[in-house]
Amino acid sequence: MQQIADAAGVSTTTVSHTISGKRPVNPATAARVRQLIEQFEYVPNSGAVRLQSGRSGVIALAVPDIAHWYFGRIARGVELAADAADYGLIVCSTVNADPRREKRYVNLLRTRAADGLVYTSSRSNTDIDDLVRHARTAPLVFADEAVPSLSEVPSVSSTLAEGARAAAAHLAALGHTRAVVIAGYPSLASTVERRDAFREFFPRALTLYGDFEHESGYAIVSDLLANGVTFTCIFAHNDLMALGAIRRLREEGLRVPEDVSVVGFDDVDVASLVSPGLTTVRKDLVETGRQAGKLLIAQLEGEPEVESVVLPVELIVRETTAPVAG
Amino acid sequence: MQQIADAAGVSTTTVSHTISGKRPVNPATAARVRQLIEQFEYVPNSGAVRLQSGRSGVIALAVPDIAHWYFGRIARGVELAADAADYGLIVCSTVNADPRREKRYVNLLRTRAADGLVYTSSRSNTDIDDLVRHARTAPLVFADEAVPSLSEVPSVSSTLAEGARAAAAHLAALGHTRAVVIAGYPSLASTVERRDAFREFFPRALTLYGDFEHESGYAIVSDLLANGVTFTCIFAHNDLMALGAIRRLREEGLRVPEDVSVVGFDDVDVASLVSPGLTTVRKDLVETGRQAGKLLIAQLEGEPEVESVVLPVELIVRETTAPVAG
DNA sequence: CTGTTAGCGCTTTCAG
DNA sequence: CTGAAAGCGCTAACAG
Repeated sequence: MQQIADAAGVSTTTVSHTISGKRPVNPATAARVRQLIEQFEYVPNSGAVRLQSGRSGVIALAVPDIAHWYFGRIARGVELAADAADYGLIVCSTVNADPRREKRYVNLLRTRAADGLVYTSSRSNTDIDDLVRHARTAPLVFADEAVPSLSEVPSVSSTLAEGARAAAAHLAALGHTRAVVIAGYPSLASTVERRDAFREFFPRALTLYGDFEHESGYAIVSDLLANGVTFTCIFAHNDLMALGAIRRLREEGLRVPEDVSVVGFDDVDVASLVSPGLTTVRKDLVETGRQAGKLLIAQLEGEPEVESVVLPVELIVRETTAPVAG
Repeated sequence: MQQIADAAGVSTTTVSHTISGKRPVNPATAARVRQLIEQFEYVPNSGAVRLQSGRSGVIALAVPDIAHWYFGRIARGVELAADAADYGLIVCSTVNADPRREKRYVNLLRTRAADGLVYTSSRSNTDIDDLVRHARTAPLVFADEAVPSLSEVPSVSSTLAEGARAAAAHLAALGHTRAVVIAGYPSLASTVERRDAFREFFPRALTLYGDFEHESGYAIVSDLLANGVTFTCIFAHNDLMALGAIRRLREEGLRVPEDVSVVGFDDVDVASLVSPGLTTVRKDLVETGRQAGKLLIAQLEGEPEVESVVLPVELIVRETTAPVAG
């Protein structure tokens, strides 16, 4: 910057202000300075800016696993919001709630390497004590899964109950009466919400809890079959478990959807790739991330009160649901 | 830090050195200082450290789309390496080679917000002029796809030719003679390499070029069928195109693998989830990212010459390949 | 083994 | 409209 100032015959103060626009600068001078900046390809040193201003222009994102299709989409959304507001995005995977990892993003905030945090909780329940302690230090937003004990923290979530009702209504309309719910972790609010909404249509639905992975859908259906449970439809709390369930049903010689109808949740990419295409409830995860990013940045930019957002979901009917057999 | 120094009755210099260990400190003093640091929960301001040292402790990753299963895995690997070496990871999606986006990660390097860059090129050919210009400013590593014109830049890639040969040998051993290759962009070295290696076994194989998406596998098979081309096996350059091909074959009433055998490439998660399970060549993308991250950090830490890495691939035989019919 | 001093590159009072 | 000067929090000579 000194270099620019010298070349333009002005002080660094003026250069600084032509860049920031925080005070009037003679148009002629400004033009000259800008031209020099272009010419020297000058960019301000981010460390110096940060030291001076106390802000890094970077937000952090904590997700269980960036490589996961589910969280990857959220990350994409947050990045979209960050990019739009000219913020950088630093990601931290919180695999298995490893305490060393947890410490990592907390430190990011404490050292001011990031100005705020978008946190997507692991599906299992982690303790979030550190978060609580630092929620007051730096702005925080929850994406996808709000944390009930921290209701004052803004969050972005979806109308899960609506989605569960839509799925249930769809199945009921097809004449199904005997349903099984392959649910998520019972400790999550999102699980309870969907389970209960579904039961409004199928009060006697059997609920079994999985871990959101393909394998657990498979295992749950195995148990069901081994115990001679009869059912004509399955509502799974995510697509992977739905797919695992379908695999097991097929191995048993049961056809989907002729013998059993299956509805998933999320509408991850694979739902439309498999055949038959999976009927599911679409959750807009990219938008979830984007809204979370926007909420965080709004706080950073001094917005006094930011409101939590609840996004709509949509039932996508594909090929795994059909009228109940004779 | 001043606060710690005052409380411990020493100078900030001493505090600084107890933290960094760059010069001997009286054990008693050191202990006292450390205790105070603990007590005050002191963490050094990253902006100040950066300004002083000129290094940010952050590496950047440029990928076409962080939400994509393919690139997400690479990102995971890079993050693993970054975390292990206590670096932060900042991600930049380079969607559609949007010039504004391209500028973003270049600026990250120029402003010294990141110390180096892991670059995973988009599958289509982007011009990488800016990269070339800044490859000299900050360390750079290519992950997954090396850029031929920049052979001096270290890269991490896979033994693609080996993989193509393994796939071809497998199909040949099953008695297949009429093969179709659903390839990637013809402009990519990775496409040429696999196509040519496959032809060592199937010299007359018909090669058609797709765009790595599900839809293009589907469309290519449509064309094949419409033109009455006969074939008993397909080698696709990625799993998505393989899946698209399978979908189209099935619509035509052709059974996989009874009528047509299909081999994919990459072994993305979905390959094992679909039924029948997809026979494919596994590329270890997480490891690709991890090695790329390690290479970059090695350069950052002053390693003089870092060598490019080539990772092995592995043929995973599942259920979409079978002996040729009749 | 430790303290003093001088910046790193920028922004921002405070005076013109 | 502009400049001089004082730091932001830290590290690294350079003396003790």
